[in-house]
Amino acid sequence: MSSTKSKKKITIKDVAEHANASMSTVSMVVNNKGYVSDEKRKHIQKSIKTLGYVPSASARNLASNKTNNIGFILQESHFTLSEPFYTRIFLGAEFESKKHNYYVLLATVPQNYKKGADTPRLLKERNVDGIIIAGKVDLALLEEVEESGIPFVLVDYQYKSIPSVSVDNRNASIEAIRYLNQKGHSKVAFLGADQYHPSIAERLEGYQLAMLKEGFTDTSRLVFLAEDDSPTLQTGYHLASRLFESGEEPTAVFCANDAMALGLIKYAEQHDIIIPEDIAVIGFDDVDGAKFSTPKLTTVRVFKEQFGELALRYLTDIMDLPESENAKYERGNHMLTVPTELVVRESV
Amino acid sequence: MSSTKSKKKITIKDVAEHANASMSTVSMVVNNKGYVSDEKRKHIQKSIKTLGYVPSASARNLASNKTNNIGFILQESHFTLSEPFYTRIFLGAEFESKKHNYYVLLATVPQNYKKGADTPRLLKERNVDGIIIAGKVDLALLEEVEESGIPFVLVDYQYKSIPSVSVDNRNASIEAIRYLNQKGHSKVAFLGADQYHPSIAERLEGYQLAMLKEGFTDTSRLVFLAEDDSPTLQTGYHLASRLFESGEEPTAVFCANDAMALGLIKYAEQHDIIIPEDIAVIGFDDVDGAKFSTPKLTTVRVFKEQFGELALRYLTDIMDLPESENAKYERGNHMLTVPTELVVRESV
DNA sequence: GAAAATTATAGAAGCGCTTCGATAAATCAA
DNA sequence: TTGATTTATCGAAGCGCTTCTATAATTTTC
Repeated sequence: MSSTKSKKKITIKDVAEHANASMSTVSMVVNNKGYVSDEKRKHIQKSIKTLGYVPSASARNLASNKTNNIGFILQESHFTLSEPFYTRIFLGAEFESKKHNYYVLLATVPQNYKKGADTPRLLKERNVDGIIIAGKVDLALLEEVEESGIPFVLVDYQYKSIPSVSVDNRNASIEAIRYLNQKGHSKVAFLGADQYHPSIAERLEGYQLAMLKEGFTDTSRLVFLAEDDSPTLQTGYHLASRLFESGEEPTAVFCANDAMALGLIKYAEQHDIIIPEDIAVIGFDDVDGAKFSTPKLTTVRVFKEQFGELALRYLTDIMDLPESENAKYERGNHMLTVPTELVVRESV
Repeated sequence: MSSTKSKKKITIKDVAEHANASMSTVSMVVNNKGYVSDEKRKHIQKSIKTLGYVPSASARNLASNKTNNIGFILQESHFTLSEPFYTRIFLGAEFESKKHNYYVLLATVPQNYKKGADTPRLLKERNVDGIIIAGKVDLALLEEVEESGIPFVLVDYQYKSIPSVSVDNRNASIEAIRYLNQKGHSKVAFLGADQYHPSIAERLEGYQLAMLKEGFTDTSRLVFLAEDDSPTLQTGYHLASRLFESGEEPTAVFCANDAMALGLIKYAEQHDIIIPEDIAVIGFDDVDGAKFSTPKLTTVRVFKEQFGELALRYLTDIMDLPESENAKYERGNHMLTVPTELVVRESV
């Protein structure tokens, strides 16, 4: 009488009975594989619906020897950056994961990683079928993941021939410089930081290539690098002071990312330097703040969510590969690139 | 001969055989329950170690009818805020989850949530044993989670008597105002936004209480609210203009959060208003940016990671409760509070 | 038009664990 | 002493699936 509404859990067996089929046939319908007649399939699908059947992930995983999880590993400091760049990539991966029926587990690792002690639990417990590593991480982590044999891809980072998804930094940078040229700027400076980060290195490379085309064979005095610092607003501010005190007087600056561009803008604001009249500036990333600065920042937009989506899709592609074909990714065409877009606002 | 180093998976059975025990005894050791003699336990632990045994999560979950997962649900816009407030809370929960042997699955929901269509997959598939809901969310979501019967707690949000973990906004605000008073400020204004957010409402309340003590019975002309806006830098900037054009001339402002305080600082900077000389300002949250503003922002620090840790601990406490005692949380003492700390910098 | 291949379905083994008795020895209560 | 408890261990059932095998019916092949 007491309405103990403890809805008994509906299992595949219940569905089988209700639809007058065998468990295996129901399983085939659910997983969309094998041979099932249209009639039976319809029947079963109807039963699933009326009973409200939802497969048990654990049972499924146990039987099929998969985990249904994908790991997303990144440096903690990258995740808590005030610019949610990686957060967006994560969200993109999360979004795409639904289509592939995976859950994504997030794990953060310290900047200088020690094998064993810092090993993410999902790796230790082998609780993932694949791994996405986002941003620059310690090589020790890369090694450890490699040793685990779990398929993985890098996003916004590259190392040797590990499959990766990256922004086409070089071409985007060339395009940015070209835009500056079109607007009449030929003497353009470069603001960068941690030169060991592949992305920044590539942006610098693109810059140099484009400058070369304009006849600047030696850009060394126009390149301002904070080699040991992260590319943050503070770094940008600091480099701005070096730039403006250098006496070089370029008419434009190409910043390795928006944070630094924003730092430069802040410096300019405080030193009565008018942007874009006195100096034009262009950033990279298109962060939220780029819309709210004064002047609003012209920048190269990176599609962060798409980035994550692509990474996940790439990973599942690799995972679905039969062992034998895995070699395919051991060489050759292992780098995917996501497009960018120049967003023209007010700073040029 | 080819070194196919396919390490066969070690199961509980292997451990049992190696340790000369039964599977059930091994299970008891692993889960630290039941009766096992010291001698046998030592033996088994040794075998586990030498064999490198790691229990299979799926098998475990299937057998024990748990998922080993905890869901962390929040509004997408909160997660991608440039201030990683919720990200930090999430990380805190994630950190604590390791101790309890849970994985935390993140799910974001849209601002105005529609049951069914927007239902997070983890809820639909019942793939979690408990749920943390962070920040303000649509009530429809709350209802749906409630209906699911899955234990849950709110963090940085409250609704009716749902167990929650919150900042002690009222007292922290009172303390902040008191500090301002000590520094000689009696006429202090309040900058707020979305008044329907409990936290902001409480901060306003604390402010009013404290002002009352100072003899201000009517603070209405000192309270500046952007009722329909989120408490962002832009909102703060906008409210600052209203404040400075109001002719009220308070000597200090208490902002409902740092973002708005930073907006006000930006406004002041652009209008030659000197902080703290012309007006003192105090924020709330202690975001990263508070350290980098000029002047550096004096604010009320919220321990975000701790916040998440506490939420997770609270949730697992509730989950561990036998059904019969669940009623305990239906009333009474269902709200936990995390402490704050006044961080004195330069803006007062 | 017989053998081979394809389509369709069912049954049962088994994934790796937890947990429920069963059994027995050791300890306690009186 | 004797029955009741507590401690210790094991065997086996079973969690809800997937997947392999078996068996037919149907279609293809030449």
